[in-house]
Amino acid sequence: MELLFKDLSAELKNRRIHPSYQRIKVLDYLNKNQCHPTVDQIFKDLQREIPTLSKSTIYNTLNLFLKSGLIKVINIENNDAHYDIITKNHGHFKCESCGKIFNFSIDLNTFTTEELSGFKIIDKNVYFKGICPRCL
Amino acid sequence: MELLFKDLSAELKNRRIHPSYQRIKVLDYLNKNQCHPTVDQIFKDLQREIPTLSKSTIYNTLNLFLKSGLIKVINIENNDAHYDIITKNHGHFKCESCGKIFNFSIDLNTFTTEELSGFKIIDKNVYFKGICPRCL
DNA sequence: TCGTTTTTTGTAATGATTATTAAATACTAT
DNA sequence: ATAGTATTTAATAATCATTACAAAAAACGA
Repeated sequence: MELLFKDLSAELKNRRIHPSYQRIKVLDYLNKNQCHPTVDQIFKDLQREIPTLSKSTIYNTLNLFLKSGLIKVINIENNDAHYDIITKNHGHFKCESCGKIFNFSIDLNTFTTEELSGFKIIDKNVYFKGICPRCL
Repeated sequence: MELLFKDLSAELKNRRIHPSYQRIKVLDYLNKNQCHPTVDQIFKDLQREIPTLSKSTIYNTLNLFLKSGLIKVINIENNDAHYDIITKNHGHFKCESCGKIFNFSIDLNTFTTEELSGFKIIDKNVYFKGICPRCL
């Protein structure tokens, strides 16, 4: 646990982010819960460990992580943003029945089109929607 | 104009949607403005032609069109939804500087992965973000 | 034409996100 | 260490897109 804390702290320092307790806890949560949690999910779970936690801190921290490129936001639906630790290339599938979001691996590097030759591409997202096997 | 009106009316009837004046106007607007307008843009522009128009009607109509598969919603950002008449397969590029959304053609049918073999895929979206040539 | 259903309109309610400000904490230099 | 400064957190208010709801208007059918 102490070692893990050091690792997370170092990861934040690399990104020029001061490793406060709350920030480390959020990063830890995102590492352990790679299930595309929403702000509410992160807040509710962490609040049990940190009773004084504020939802503003979650928003601040996530926006900070976003700007520094630590995480990605998934806007697969228009009501609630989901957050994702950046790992390898993968797409997201959202089940329209149960609402769960699934990963699937996809090589985003193959997506290049001459039409965007003059564009600077910073981020690529692939979103599928449909029904998952359990709901079918 | 009269003929066009009939065409739009027929298109709605095919989808079992009663072709009211407002609905035809919204469909007409989406056909003519394939620039991914937001609700506000549609509302403001059509309000000049239809002074009594309500924004609720825009929301109602767009949701109706969505359910019947006439249009698609683009959630490339979390603040404002954009709407798109369904044409051919294409992806969307959003410039993070000027906010404009560009189309680029991409064959979504090639995106199949064994990982999703048990899933029923209804909809595929490809969103890119970056900087457009004019802003570079 | 009357009664019923559908559509539109306007406003209120909801809910996620941001803005703001004060309290708490961490940091620096003497 | 300590005083002073900067940063971070917390709590609440404000914003804004979207939905819910109810009444007015329009369309429809017998």
